[in-house]
Amino acid sequence: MIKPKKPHKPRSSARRGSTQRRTEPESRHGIAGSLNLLREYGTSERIFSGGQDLFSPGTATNAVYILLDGWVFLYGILEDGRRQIVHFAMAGAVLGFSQVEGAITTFGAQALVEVTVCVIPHQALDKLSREHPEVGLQLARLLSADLGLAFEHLTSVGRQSARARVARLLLELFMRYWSVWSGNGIETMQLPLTQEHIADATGLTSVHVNRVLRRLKQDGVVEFHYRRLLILNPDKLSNVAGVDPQQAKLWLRRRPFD
Amino acid sequence: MIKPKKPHKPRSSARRGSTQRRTEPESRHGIAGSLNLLREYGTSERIFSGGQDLFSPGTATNAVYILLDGWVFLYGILEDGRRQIVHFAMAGAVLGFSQVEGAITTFGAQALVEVTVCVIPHQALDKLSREHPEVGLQLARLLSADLGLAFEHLTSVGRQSARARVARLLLELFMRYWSVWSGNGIETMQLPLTQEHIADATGLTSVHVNRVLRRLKQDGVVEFHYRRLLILNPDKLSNVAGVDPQQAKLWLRRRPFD
DNA sequence: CGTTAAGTTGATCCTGCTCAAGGTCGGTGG
DNA sequence: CCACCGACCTTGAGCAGGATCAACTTAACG
Repeated sequence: MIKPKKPHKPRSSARRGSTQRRTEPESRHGIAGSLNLLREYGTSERIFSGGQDLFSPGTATNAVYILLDGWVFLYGILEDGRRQIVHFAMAGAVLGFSQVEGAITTFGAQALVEVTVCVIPHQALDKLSREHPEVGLQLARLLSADLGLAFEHLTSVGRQSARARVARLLLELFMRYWSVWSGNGIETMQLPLTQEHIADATGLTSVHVNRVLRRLKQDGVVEFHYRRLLILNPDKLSNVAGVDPQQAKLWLRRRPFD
Repeated sequence: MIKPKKPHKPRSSARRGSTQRRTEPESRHGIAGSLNLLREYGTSERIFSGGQDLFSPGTATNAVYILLDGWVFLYGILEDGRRQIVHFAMAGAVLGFSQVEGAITTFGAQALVEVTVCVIPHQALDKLSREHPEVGLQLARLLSADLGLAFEHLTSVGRQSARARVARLLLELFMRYWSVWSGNGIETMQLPLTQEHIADATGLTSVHVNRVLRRLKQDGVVEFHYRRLLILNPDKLSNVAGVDPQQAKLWLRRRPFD
């Protein structure tokens, strides 16, 4: 209970994210259309390296970030230092939007690999949405999708077994990643997580996640090794995850900007 | 694991929700300003009785609801019938918004007491947001607030002890209710939940929630009896809940429509 | 090669679950 | 009026899924 966790600092991000990035033309992101628009509003691009916080819990938000490339996770921290990962964001995500400019966030955002973001000052967002009315509703759709994911995540953490939680998380990440980066039938992907990330996302300990992953591999369901995820048996996976395969497909087309 | 839960049907809603409703003029809700606006867009009011679903998991969403009065909870269901409550909504909440018209929801919404909602067909929402550009951004702010709550809820369920989870939930509901319905110093409120609802929201069993509540009362923290919540010691409560009292106040002013 | 983050494995413990049996309250019908 | 019924709450005994603690191994980087 009182085991403060040292700030998550990866050894170094040398080879990180070197694979499968920018394999698709930017125009595939849908958001790209809005991008040219954005440049007129005093926005800028910025790069964060893996392990770096885009913003931290308890600080004021001063800008909105659009994630152009790479992986980011959102997390909450308890007083004793324990961490809960609440969301994994990939290209196209909007991060740091809040109701009021300068509001204090209760959660943080950290880059898993080197990421590129588009920084939009809060004021620019106001102006943008005034002059382009469709932006507000688009933003609402995006947030609604994230809210749905959060609800499903919460349901999993609150009511499923360790095995099911891990399986569900891996399945979700696989489906979402697949829809962003490709469309072909590969069942393997680069997943820049440690077992501790999986533990923090599922509400388990990394020790127990290790045992669960071991068994999942043994049972021929999935294999996760060296930041590489391999789906051994999709049907079995969605079965273990407690997710209807039909419903899993809903994770595919959740990018409102398209 | 295989214990199907019968649909939650309260014994009867005779005396339900008879207290402390409509104690404030509607204009307090901020949303009221938008209400007159809404009437021009083919919307209608509707009443659901306690225990009734506004919409159910796995069904298509055909309208957006604005909750005018009463309590509603959002929930997810696992195949084995177990339920996770992901959110409690009170007056001013927007329910059932989704990215695409007719999309299948993975979660449901159920009235805890008799509730009044304003029904907005999806198409009307489109028209509304086209003609009143500020609506989109306002909706985004509202969803952003809910997303923040969902993240905090998830962090609690994933990482806190049973005692802390229950305390945090009760504290959250108290603060949010307080900000909607009044501003004075009463530390008691009508909370139309059963212990099973608390269990489903915190990811515990009702048996264990019972024990936790008993101890919280014993320790002079809070008392929850006969759908009435009594805060015995606010400082102790936020301490047990693992919530910084300063931060708890953020739950007070989270109604973007004001 | 030494260092460090991350993964692996075993032993033990404990929080919260399961199963089971009452108890309470309000509503309903004889 | 009273007996019964259904939803909900209470309490106890025993169990188990995952946590905790503690080594040790592996892989990558400098």
